[in-house]
Parts: sequence; C-alpha cells; structure tokens
Amino acid sequence: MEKPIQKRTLATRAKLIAAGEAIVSEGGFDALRVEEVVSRAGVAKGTFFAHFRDKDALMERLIGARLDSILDALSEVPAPATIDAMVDEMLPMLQFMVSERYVFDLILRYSGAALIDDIGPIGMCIGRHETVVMGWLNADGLRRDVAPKILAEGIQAFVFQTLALHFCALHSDIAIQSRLRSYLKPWLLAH
Amino acid sequence: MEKPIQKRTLATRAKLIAAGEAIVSEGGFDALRVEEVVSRAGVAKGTFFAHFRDKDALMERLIGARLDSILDALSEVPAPATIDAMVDEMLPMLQFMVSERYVFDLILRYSGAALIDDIGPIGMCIGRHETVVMGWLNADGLRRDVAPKILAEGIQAFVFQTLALHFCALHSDIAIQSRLRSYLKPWLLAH
DNA sequence: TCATTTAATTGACCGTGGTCATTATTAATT
DNA sequence: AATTAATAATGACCACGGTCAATTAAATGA
Repeated sequence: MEKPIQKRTLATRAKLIAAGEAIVSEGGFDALRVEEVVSRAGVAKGTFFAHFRDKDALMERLIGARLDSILDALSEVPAPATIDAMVDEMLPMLQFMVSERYVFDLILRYSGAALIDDIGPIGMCIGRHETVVMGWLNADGLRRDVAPKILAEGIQAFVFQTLALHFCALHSDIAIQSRLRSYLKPWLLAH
Repeated sequence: MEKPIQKRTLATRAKLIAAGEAIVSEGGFDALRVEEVVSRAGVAKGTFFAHFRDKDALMERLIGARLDSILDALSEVPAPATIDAMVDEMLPMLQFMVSERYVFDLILRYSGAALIDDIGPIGMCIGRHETVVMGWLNADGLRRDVAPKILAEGIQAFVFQTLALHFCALHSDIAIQSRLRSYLKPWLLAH
C-alpha cells in the first residue's frame, strides 16, 4: 500500500485550503461557500468533493488548524497551580470556540469523533487538549481519588457546558471564566 | 395584545405536525423532508414556513414532545437513593437522545437556548430535566458543599459528555450507564 | 349585504451543498 | 514513442431548505 499521490493532487488541495482560509479571514467561518472556494482556487466544484468528503471536512481542517496553534501555545505553558490560573490558560481556546456560533456547533458535532478509525482534525485537537489538561492534574490540592482521565474528560464536559450556556445570555467575557470556575472547583479540588 | 388566531390556522398547524409525526414514525427523524410534510398535509411549501421559522423548529416540536412524555414519567418516579438508581432512571431519556445521531445533534444545538426570550421546546425540556434532577439532590451521602443548581448543571454536562462519547466507540447500552456513573459518582458523592 | 382591512395560503423561484458520467492528465509498460 | 491503466478534474445536474410578491379567504364595519 504505497502512496502514489501525484503532486498535482497536493497542489490542488493546497489551493482549496488557501482559498478557504482567505474567505474565512475575510468574512468568518460562517461565510464560507464551497462555490466561492472553488472559484478562488480556480477548479471545478466536483474537484472540491474529490478532496473533501463534504464542506464540513474542509471546515474541520480550517478550524483544526486554528485549534492546533492555540494548543501549541498551551502546551508550552507551565502547569497552572490554581483553578483560576487553569481557567485563564484555557481562555484563548474558549474564546476561539465561541467566536462564532457556527464554529462552536461544528466543534461540538465533531468533538466526539464519528468512528474510531475516522478521527478528524477536531477530534484530534480535543484529544490533544485532554492530554495537556491531564498533565496539569498533579498540582497540590487537587483530588486524587479519581482517575486523571476521568477528571480530564470532566473538564471537557464543563467547558462545553459553559460555552453552551454562554450563548444563552448576555455574554460578557468574565461570565465564561467565572462559570467555568464554579464547575471546576467542585470537580477538581480535594475537599 | 389579543390572540385573533383563526381556527383555520390551528387546523393547518395540526396537519403539519401530524404529517411530521407520521413521517418520523415511519422513517425516523433523519428522514423528514419539508416537501414530504407539506404534501402529506395538503398545503403549499410556503405555508410550512408561515407556521415554523425553519425545519428545525418543527423538529424541535416533535423531539420536544417525545422528551416531554419521557419527563412526565420521570417526574412521577420517586427520587433515586443511589447514583446507580439515578442513572437507571435517566436511561430512557438517554436512549432516546442517542436513538439517532441527528436527534442528538439537534438536542445539543438547541439545549442552550439561543435567546432568553426565545426558549424553544428542547430548551424547555432541558430546564424541566434540570428541575427534576435538582429535586433528587437531597439523598443521603450526596455532597452539600455545592449549590444544587451547579450540581444539576454538572449532571447535564456529564450526560452530554457521555452521549457524545457513545457515538465514538462500539456502543453497547451498558457502556452509557457505566460511563455516566463514573462521572456522577465523583461529582455527586461526598468524600 | 357589500366594502375594506387583516390574516393565511400559494407556488414559482433561488441559494447552496453534493453527485456522477464524461473527459483530460499523468504514470507505467512495451 | 506509442499503448494502456490508473488517477484527477470537469460541469451539468439534482435535492432540499428557504423566500416573497401575488392571491385568496376570513373578519370587521357601514
């Protein structure tokens, strides 16, 4: 099972992704249209779907790329010593996730990967995040009676809960942080 | 601000909902097409959108109706004394939520209502569920150091987390229950 | 009962995601 | 270089959600 991918293929895919990025940077993820992507890339519509299963697949790549660069920064940072610091460090990721309703919905839909062998870019990022967070759980004062994996999954759950509620009300930035803290303290702190 | 709704209006809406229910009962929620709904109801397409903001709005009503009847049963039941019993009692709701990927996605999308004054049927159901669950939190052995509202919201978060992960792997029914238990015990039990 | 205002219905039309048989390119073989 | 096999690209076409100016029916007032 070799990989006889011609470089024409790579070039075309790169053009599609570049076009997608350009559109997103101009009008946001919500504004992306497949027809606009192919016209900018100078290819036919059918070509798009030869490279991406559907529109969401490109969306996943674009959003996954953003998440990856946020995670790159996150994994450089020292482990936070307090819940407050933990929330602060996660803030950039949270802010990106709620930057557009469309983005949040898509992340939500793909964060639980569809199939085991078909984990997409977003699923990968969620996994990365879980790994990073799991590395934080040795701090003093955190509970030891629950497996780190479970704790990390719980953090994910509370992140999504927080962001979902964020879209309900008059959302100030401070609300996200304080709400998340109010979940994470009872979840993580030994008491 | 009276309510001069002619009964023709109610009749039309009822026909649309009945048609929707029939389609769903035959082919599932995923199989519902607006054109099929209007043709069965014997009205024009535009009429549909005079009664429902969009297709999702009908979907919300249909799914909300199912959830409501499940919640009716749930609120009759005595408060569970253990986490295991709690999970067992929630099981019917969980099973419905994962009965179709489409259903889960839609519930997820609308569980955090979009606007304060625009809480849809699904948002209402989530609220009902929260209320019911909050009533369970006086059982012996449950922690008292966290506000019941936060605890109940946390339960919601873990339910969604559990169901999202359910779609990843080889999902047996038992997996849902045991995974949810593994979250709820550290979340709810005094320790 | 007719005229007028208000509300409900209609269906042609559009935007956009996605398909697929056909055609064009590239790689492999002689 | 010519032939063939495999891969990529094309664009007309379809499915389906959603719109809106025009039409019809119901309520109201004289």
